[in-house]
Amino acid sequence: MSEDWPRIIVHADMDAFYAAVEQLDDPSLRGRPLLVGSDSARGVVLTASYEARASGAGSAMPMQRARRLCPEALVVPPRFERYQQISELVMTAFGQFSPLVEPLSLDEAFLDMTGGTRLFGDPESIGRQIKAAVRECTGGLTASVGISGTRYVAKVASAFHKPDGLTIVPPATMREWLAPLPVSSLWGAGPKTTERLKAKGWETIGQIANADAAVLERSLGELGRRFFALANGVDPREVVGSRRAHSVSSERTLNVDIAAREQIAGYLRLSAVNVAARLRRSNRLARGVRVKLKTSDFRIVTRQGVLGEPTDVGAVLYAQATSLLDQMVGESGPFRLVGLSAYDLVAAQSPVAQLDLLPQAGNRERRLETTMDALAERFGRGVVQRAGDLVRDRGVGVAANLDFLHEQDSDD
DNA sequence: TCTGGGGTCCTGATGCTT
DNA sequence: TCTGAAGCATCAGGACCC
Repeated sequence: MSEDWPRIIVHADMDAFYAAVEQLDDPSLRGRPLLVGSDSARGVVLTASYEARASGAGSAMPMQRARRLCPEALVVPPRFERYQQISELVMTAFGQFSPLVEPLSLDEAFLDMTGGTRLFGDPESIGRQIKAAVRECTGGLTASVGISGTRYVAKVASAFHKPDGLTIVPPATMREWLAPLPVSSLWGAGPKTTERLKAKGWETIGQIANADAAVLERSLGELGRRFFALANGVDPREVVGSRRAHSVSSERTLNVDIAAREQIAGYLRLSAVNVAARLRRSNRLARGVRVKLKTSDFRIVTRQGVLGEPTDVGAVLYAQATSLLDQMVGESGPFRLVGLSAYDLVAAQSPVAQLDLLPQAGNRERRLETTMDALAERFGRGVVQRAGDLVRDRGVGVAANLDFLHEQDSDD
């Protein structure tokens, strides 16, 4: 067994995840075409149920177009907190099969099952048990599973038979199994790269596998080298445990394009508060801020700047963002999207967040005073005093109240 | 047909330090 | 003191993924 399978990599992918959760929670939606996403003029479909896909609707499609293709479809707004809950159940179930589980998103993960055959049987048996565990822990959702000797082949295999599929590609057959697939199936080949590959005469993965590696590299650089390896069934990347995000961002596409500086700043403020709250929840501080604008003709303009000291306070993120915005005056609007991203994250709590977690006993009062002094220098004594007063009333910490007051003051 | 939101990674340009 | 090269960090943009 181990000679045939030096590594056993499983890729499990939930079927039409968001739509399936909606149908799970509301039985009246089962068997009906469903589109999950915003129904606004510029919204797109996040997930279409298989009933809606039969009419041609699909993920990432503009909602208005999907509705034309499938007029009988019901549109429901996404409920990310609920998807997160179900995702945690599924990831916990995966954890009972292997200590090495690498979530890629809410609805898919890699599992390294090398060495798991004694406990769980051959790869096919492993796949069936994982699918059964998903169904059991969620109350009926299905996952498609791919199993092979590398992450890449396992991932392509899981998409091979959907929904509720199980595809096993023994390592010895990976190269020939991949050969007839189109180059667009290569990991990292989107529409642009696929066109470049086709222009050079490479249509299938088999052609890439048999190409001159040096020619590929000259054409595509590092990407060419990676494609050559993948096409030949070589993918040495290990399954690693869960990773923490390197940045946290919030952006919104507006229903109407805007150009006025004050209007843009208003949206930056909303994003700053949102990002700051998420940073605090994950006990992290940002060392940099990036502002992103998208023009009416879909050109993306960004500016980034390093913060004086790491922060998780929305008012600080916002101040940096408006300063960056002022550097973008030369960019001609109007803009259809405004976004803010906090990057270069460090795993540490800010003084205010730490303070919020301190027990009532001990020297909390004195530390509160010290921290308030430091904050007062930055935001003004009055604002900080009000944030402190609100801690008990609102049931949230000082930093969250600073953001709350900042929002209020800006609205006045 | 008309293009979301939240991310990652890569590349080329530029500026700073030694 | 000036200059050039090398190495490195940062920035902006592009492409991609789910």
